[in-house]
Amino acid sequence: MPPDAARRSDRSRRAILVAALELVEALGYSRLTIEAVATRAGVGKQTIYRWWSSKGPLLFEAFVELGPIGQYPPTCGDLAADLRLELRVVVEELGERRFDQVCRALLHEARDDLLALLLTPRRLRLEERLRAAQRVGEVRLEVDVAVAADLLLGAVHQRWLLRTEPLSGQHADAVVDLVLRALRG
Amino acid sequence: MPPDAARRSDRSRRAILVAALELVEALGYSRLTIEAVATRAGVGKQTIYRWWSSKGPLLFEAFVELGPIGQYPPTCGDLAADLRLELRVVVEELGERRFDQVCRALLHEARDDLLALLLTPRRLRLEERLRAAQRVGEVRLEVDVAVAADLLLGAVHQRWLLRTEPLSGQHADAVVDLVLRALRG
Amino acid sequence: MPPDAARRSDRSRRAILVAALELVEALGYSRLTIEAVATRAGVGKQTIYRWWSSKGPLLFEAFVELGPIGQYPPTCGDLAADLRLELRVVVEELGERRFDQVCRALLHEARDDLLALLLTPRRLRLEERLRAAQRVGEVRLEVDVAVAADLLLGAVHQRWLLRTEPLSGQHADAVVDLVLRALRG
Amino acid sequence: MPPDAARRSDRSRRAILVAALELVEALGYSRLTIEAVATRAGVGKQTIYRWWSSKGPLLFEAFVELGPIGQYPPTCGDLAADLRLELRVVVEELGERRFDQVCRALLHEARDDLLALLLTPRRLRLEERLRAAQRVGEVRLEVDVAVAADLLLGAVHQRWLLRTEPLSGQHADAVVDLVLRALRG
DNA sequence: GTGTAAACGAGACGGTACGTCCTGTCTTGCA
DNA sequence: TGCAAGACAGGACGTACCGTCTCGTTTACAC
Repeated sequence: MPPDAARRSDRSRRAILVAALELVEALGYSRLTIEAVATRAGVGKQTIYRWWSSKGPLLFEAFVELGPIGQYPPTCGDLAADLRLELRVVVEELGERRFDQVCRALLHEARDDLLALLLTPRRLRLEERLRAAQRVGEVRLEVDVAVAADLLLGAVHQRWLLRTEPLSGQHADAVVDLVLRALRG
Repeated sequence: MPPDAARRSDRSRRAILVAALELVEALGYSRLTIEAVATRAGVGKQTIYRWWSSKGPLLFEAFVELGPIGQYPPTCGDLAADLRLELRVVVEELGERRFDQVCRALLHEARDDLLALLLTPRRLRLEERLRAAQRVGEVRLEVDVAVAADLLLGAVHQRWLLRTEPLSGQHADAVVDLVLRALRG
Repeated sequence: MPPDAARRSDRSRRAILVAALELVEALGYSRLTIEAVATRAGVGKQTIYRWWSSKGPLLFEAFVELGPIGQYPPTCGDLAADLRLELRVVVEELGERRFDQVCRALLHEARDDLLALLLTPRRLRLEERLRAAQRVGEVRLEVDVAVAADLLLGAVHQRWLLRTEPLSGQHADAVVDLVLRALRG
Repeated sequence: MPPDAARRSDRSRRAILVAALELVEALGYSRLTIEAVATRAGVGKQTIYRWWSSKGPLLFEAFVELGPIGQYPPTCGDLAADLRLELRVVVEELGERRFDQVCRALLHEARDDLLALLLTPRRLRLEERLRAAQRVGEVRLEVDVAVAADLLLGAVHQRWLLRTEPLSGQHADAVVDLVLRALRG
């Protein structure tokens, strides 16, 4: 029988999500076990398996629901300022332990779908801002905004991923400045 | 006492590296087990644990030693052509299952040091080429070549990482074209 | 938390005991492994470790439950005949491979408590018979029946233990005859 | 090639025997490992395997060479006194940890031959004393001295083996008294 | 004295079994 | 009757020793 969502205990569901988030923050992804989540949530293991197929989707849902994503700064009219602010928020977010752990978790479990989902909102905003800039002539029309977004986000994600050098606002600014030269008419 | 490297059996060492590489290619990282490597290599488990602490460093060494890294295309004088070729090789490499799996393995095990090591040679070549271009005036002197490399590699790694869209030579070319606009005087 | 005996699977428990007994008979104690028991019983190793601490107690329980102890020959009125019969049964029992192996197992694991438990029923019968003989004047009242039982059983166990000479009914008879001379008024 | 006993290092041999005895006393038989003996003796494992086939014979030799066997009390003319003294020495010996451990070791390894060898000297003395008593008419000629020795030693070994009650001189005396009644004319 | 052959210390090797941990499924009993 | 509790089969983990097998290094006899 498929689980009957109507009868689902919201109490248990929330306890599980909270426990998962706390544990992934404390232990990192690979040391996180379903058993530990169940125990900490005061829940039977079956109750987890009934509703989630594995650690990945569980953490994803936990993060979407409870995670500290939120910050969408308002855009002003200045393209450079807007992009800089946008990237700096990305940098901040990646610096948070929970976000970091969940992203790496999804990454490894080949749940790239979920990871992409997690990162999509920012990318969409970025692309939208670039298209707006195209409409007012600040960005050339021939520019593929998807590629432009790859440059902006990729450069930052690159450093996060490899930890070659610490993420910083300065780096994000440098990235924006360089990319803007490529986009302008 | 630490193991005595002088008495190490090269026969066993190579058998282990080969087996590890074959298995990670066949099964992917998470389904790879030390036991399976030992069995396939005809080796005791202890002989693996004696010399490697975990799957990550084992795969790394296997890849460095036996992996198909090699390709360093000769540079011609044309900056655009050189960068395009360089990025296309990167794309190819990431498309190989073994390379892909090993990178994700290191990533997950937080062996960013090893992952960076794996990716460093290409980055160095890229930066070197950019510096050469600066010397002949093809790239502005104010450009931070490290940031430029972040743009070029980050954009490609981004797609590899998220699998949002398949890696392709066209995309790499588009990235190069866009970045070149930012670099030129 | 201690295992919850109420939820214990009797199916698994019996399969384990049967497998243990078959294997100890086939291989002897020292070549018996928990892994082999688990495999033959179609059971996870943990299910064995959950309920038994080691091979010794496992075999003991197996033997008590499934072993061919049973034989308690009826006593006739003749003291000499009764003691002879009793010792001959002991000799027979010690001659059985399973009993032999289990006893030596317990001995080695210093589980003398269990070994004594295994041998106790016979000793109690023997002492009881001697006390009855004391009541009818066939055995002097000053005799310590515990010591008398030590003589009877000890002499037989001695040979079993050291394998100096094969156990035999004749030897048992000789022991009884000699001891009777010491007991009679 | 068989090992060349002429070149055998007496230094190593003694170090091994000493280490074996110390370790079996400290750990008991089953927790004693060849590796530990080698390490403690400052000797390569191969040097042990070259000269002994397993733990059993090693411990046996160690015990025969270094063990505290020795005590053979002089006999006086009194049969009862002589037997009592003899058994009391046996009791004392079995009470020593090293002797106890080595006996149980040999017992379990089915090296009953070695165990019997260890216990034989006392049995021979006992049988000899009984035969002497037969010659002077203190013991009936029909008595099988081997069976008589089984009674005497068996009763004591019985308690040692099962640890049902602590070994004691009193018990040994009671055994002697009872057996003497069976032996006398 | 020197040469050579064995025993030696050290310890890596292929294995086996250990006892623990966790997975994902199944079962029981309480609320 | 839904859920906590947790037993279950399975299987990988990392460790401990096994007994065998080189490695150089003494050591001691034969020349």
